[in-house]
Amino acid sequence: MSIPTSEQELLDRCYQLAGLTLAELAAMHRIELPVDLRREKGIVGQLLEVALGASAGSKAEPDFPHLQIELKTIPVDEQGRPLESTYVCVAPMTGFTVERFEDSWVYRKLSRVLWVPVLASRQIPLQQRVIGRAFLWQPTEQELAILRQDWEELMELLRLGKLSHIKGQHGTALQLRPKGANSQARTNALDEDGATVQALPRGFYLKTSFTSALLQRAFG
DNA sequence: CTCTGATCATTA
DNA sequence: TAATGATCAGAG
Repeated sequence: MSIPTSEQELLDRCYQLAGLTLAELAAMHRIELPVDLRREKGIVGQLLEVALGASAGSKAEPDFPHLQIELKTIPVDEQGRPLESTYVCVAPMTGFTVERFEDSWVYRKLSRVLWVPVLASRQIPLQQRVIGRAFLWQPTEQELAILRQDWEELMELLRLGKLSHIKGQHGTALQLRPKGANSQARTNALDEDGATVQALPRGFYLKTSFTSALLQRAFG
């Protein structure tokens, strides 16, 4: 699929996808769906990337760089509530050169997000899960203030090397959680003395309470 | 090895 | 049963 040249073209493509099952969308793109997501957790997101013409790959930039739009599929239940938290980006654990929230990856990724809900209750087989109505979201001033406050709090933990203090419970909207191959994964980090040590890599995630609220705002 | 796409699965 | 910590596959 070609890269969408405008926001409207991207949204139009989304509207074409609404109501399709994942099996139907996969067939359209000659992609084989696994039976379940246990071994391919990211396949739904990758399928939507292909269908919408996102620049594939693992580059640390928005899915549609020219539109400054990040694509996020979000699993929801029958009431439109998110079933999972949402990964945002890896958390820096060393080399803290970014001081302003506006220069952070969190801000850049979340400044414009195209949310694509997928009805994905556990009892629904992957093939039968249905794509919902996508919507473009920009954080409100209030949401932005919360994100900024969380980011500053969480970055403080990382900057001061309080690695053992890190819990998923920190933050109102954002949280810090493991992000790696497994619990043995290691990356450079700072300890409380400012020395470089090996630590579990973390990522920023959006809590479901936050994404639930913005989904409700979009759908009522 | 890191970052992308995330969800799984055990715990509290 | 929600939340936290653990985990999987592919790209660059």
